[in-house]
Amino acid sequence: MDADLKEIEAHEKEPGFVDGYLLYLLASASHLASGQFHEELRGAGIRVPEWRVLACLRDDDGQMVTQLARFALMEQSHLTKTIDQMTERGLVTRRSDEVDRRRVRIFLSDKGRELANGLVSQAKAHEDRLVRQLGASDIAQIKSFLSHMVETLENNE
Amino acid sequence: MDADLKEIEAHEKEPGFVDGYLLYLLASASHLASGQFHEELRGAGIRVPEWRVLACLRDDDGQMVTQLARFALMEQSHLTKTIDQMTERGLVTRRSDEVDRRRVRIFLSDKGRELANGLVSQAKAHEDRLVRQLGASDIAQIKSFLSHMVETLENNE
DNA sequence: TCGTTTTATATGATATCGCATATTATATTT
DNA sequence: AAATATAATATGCGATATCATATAAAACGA
Repeated sequence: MDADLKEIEAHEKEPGFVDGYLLYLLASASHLASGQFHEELRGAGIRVPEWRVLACLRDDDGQMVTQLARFALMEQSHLTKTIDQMTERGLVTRRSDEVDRRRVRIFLSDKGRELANGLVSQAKAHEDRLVRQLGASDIAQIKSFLSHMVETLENNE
Repeated sequence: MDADLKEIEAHEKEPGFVDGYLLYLLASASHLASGQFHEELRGAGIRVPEWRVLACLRDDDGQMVTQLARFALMEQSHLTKTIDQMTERGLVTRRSDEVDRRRVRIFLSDKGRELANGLVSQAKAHEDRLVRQLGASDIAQIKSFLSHMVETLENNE
């Protein structure tokens, strides 16, 4: 009996579709890796969407809602609600755009910025550990591929 | 005035943390790419968690709930509820394990398998288009990195 | 074997998410 | 300038997701 059949018998099954499917690989890598950091967030009493908003605003403060929602990978109405909560907690403030008053711009408060800075430090530390754990020397390549992918998909839709 | 400062003035801002953060790149690449296929699913009246369950069972039928939940990247109690719905729709069946009767094994129905096969074909077609769109010659490398990442993170937790 | 612990799934309550649409402001057309 | 169309955000509501825990079966210990 040849090796392949033996594997099947032992229920190590045929290759299967999912394990080689790009979207599944991306989703599960993201899920597992982010899961680790999300644990840390929980410890700090921060929810994932809040973290995303904090990090995105730290990079570019005063974004308008729609734009920020795309950047933070969330749906607009959900962001609006997240902003409500974060406003309550004194992490961000809303200010309507001077020029186009439909637009609402979101700004970090001092408290929010401090929190964001701390979390970004944690995130960097976590990323370092992760990369070491992966023993990935070619991490720059991976990042560059992913960036390319993001750029392509953003523009083409 | 040097180039860097000019950029800042033009609000093309400093590099920022998020754009180079591995977990963000993974999450957004996954979000954008999967988003495309999820549109197709919507068209077919299938929800994302249902698709995941179908695809996972197609690769390995009769999984127990906990195991399937991990594979399908969802939380156990949520899977239980998804299974309820899919059972209603005649896509899967529950059968309790002969040996250990705490365990519940989930099987595709004929209808479910047919649906799964069709969706997997769509997924393959979509992946082909995506890879072509990305002009990615080194896609095998990427996949292998992601697989390695998933394996590492699965075992180490 | 009885009590305790662990494991697997289900359930119920709560919070989150997302769609459809309302509201308000700007742009465009006539 | 009025009417209409488009754009940005908010809101309501139903669906989904998650947490904590209940239930039930098996494994383990004394």
